Amino acid sequence: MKLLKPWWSAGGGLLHLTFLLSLAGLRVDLDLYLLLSPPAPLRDELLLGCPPRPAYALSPFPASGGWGRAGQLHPKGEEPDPTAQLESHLLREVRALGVPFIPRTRVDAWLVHSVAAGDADRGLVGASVDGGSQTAPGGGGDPRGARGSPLAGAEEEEEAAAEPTAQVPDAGGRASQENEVLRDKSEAVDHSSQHEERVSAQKGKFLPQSNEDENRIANKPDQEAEKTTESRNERHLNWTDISFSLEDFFQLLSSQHDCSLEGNSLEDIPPFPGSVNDGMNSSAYDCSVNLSQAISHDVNLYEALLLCSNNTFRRDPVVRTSQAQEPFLQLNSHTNPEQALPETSLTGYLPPVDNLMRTAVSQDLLYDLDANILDEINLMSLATEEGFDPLEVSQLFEEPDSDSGLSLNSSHNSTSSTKCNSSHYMYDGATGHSSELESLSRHDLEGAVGGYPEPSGKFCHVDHRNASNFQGDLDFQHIFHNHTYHLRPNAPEEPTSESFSWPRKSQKRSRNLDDTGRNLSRDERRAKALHIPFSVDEIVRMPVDSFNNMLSRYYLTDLQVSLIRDIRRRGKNKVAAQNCRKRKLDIILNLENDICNLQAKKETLKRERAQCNKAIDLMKQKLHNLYHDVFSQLRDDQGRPVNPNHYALQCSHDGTVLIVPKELVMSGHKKEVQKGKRKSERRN
DNA sequence: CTCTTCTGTCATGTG
DNA sequence: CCCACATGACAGAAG
Repeated sequence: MKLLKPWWSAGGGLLHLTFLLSLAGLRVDLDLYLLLSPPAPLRDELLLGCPPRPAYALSPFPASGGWGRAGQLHPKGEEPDPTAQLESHLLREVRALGVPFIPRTRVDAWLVHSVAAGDADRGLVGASVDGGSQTAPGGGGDPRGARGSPLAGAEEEEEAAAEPTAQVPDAGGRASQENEVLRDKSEAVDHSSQHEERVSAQKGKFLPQSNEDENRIANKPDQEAEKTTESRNERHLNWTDISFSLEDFFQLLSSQHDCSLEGNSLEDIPPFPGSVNDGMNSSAYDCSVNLSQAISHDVNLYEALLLCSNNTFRRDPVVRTSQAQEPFLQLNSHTNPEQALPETSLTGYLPPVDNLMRTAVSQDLLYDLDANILDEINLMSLATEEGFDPLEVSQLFEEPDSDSGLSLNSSHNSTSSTKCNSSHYMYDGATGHSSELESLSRHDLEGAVGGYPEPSGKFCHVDHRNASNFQGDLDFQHIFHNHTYHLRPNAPEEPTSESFSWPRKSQKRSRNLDDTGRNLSRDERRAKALHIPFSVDEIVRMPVDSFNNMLSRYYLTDLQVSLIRDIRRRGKNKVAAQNCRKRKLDIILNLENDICNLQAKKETLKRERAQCNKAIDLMKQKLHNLYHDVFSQLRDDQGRPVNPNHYALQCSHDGTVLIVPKELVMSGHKKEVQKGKRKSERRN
């Protein structure tokens, strides 16, 4: 039964197999309704073989390992292997029956359409029955549509654009759950063409070389792709589809055969599901993709349980009802919202054998996940539910400028599974200074992560939200595929787990750039990581009233509120510090200018003083000369020269000049001085 | 490697 | 008491 695990986990693979076994003559309990005469398409296909199909050269499995299709010519001249022989045998059995298979029940319809969708995923026109969409009562509309949170950023919009049109799970949820795989595959081609273009542009080398149909569809405009989907839906249940399904059964069996031959146990299957729209040939990856999705599905069921009581930041009650689905939506971009259905609702509509198988396999899978892992999932879900991007945050907190002082290299060198540990050290690294938020982050997040040393690598994919957002996703996918599967010959050298190198400093720095190429500040990166729906600039510059109004208007978590307040405080203080420094600088500059001005003024005054002194000296000299000239020409009554030491010249008020003896001049001067003193005394 | 400068941040004071 | 702002002090990055 281990063989069946992946197939059951693939969301109905057991049905494939049981139907296949029924074709091989084994008893199964499926509702198979046989008609008397086979339609021509099926007969032709069975007799003439399948139309040419891509060689799936990109298949991680050897092309000779059974991935060739029943009735298909081996394009490279490879000899049919035992699987092909089995296929031939089954073909003969079907021919012996000579009757077509008509789906009459929902299981059969799903069976046909899931397989047809698998073909559609490979670019072939196939049926796309949508059991989930056919019966969608009480779904309350698009659960994604309810996510009208303002916190949903552009990334979410991108996600929404890349995700298939959400279909409301029916009450039973059987078809919806079982259709997840096929819908992922088929609708990814239709609705995610944009994303696929993006991804394929980056990793075009991973696209199947010969899968022209898929490439063509992936490159179609959305309208054209949707048109294809419509036509596909219209043609569901036609006979050609059934032929495809038969064909696909052979392929599935052969691929399963290869899976077992490859020794790919459940644990060996890459936990990172190659997103069905990631450019990988989903057909060629049926085994891995489906199994991975199955793992994701189980994980998300757990998350749904773990998160059912968690509160988030959306106030809309309608939205809150879908909160349990939200983490799932964000955690797995490759899955559909319907996958978040409660397990009970899914199993309730399954046949008993399916229930048993499902339970067994789910337990097998889940028992591999120890409690720590589940705790981590819960943590990641908590973070993701709040729009938390783990990869983004891990980048953020890996940064060398992080206050945590954690070394990126030290973290990365610790173990090869550090990709998963990112969820650990990123929170640890989130702690910067001793701000409230950071201490809170450290406490909460570390506590949530727990101290277990090595989170299981199986859950790396839980960190994956949107492959379109992060090239690293592609790298991860490469890793997990390549170390498991054979490399395609002549394929470009792809990074392996050994050759993988963590983003260099420059690369990480480039990720810190915003849309305009500006380097994001730490707060900006933190706000982005927590998906705070406001820019740092807004938070800082917003008036107090608006700020408080904003905090009350939006349903924000404590972490977000704390971060917003810290951002505002730091931003305000930063501006204040800048203003303060600018002011201080201005003051210093002004003082320096004052000093210069005063020094210049002082020099001017000095020069003026010197000039005045010179003038005074000149005047004194002139007066002295004049004095001597006058006395040299004066004569007393006897005609003798007047001695200037004994006499002085005194000017009277009327302009006359008198020659007065110096004694009189001195006494008169004293009297005038005394008079002046008296006058001043009287005034006082 | 050391020093200086710039910048962000915190703690504290002030209005 | 709360808040915004100012400012000294400190640490880290960068030249």
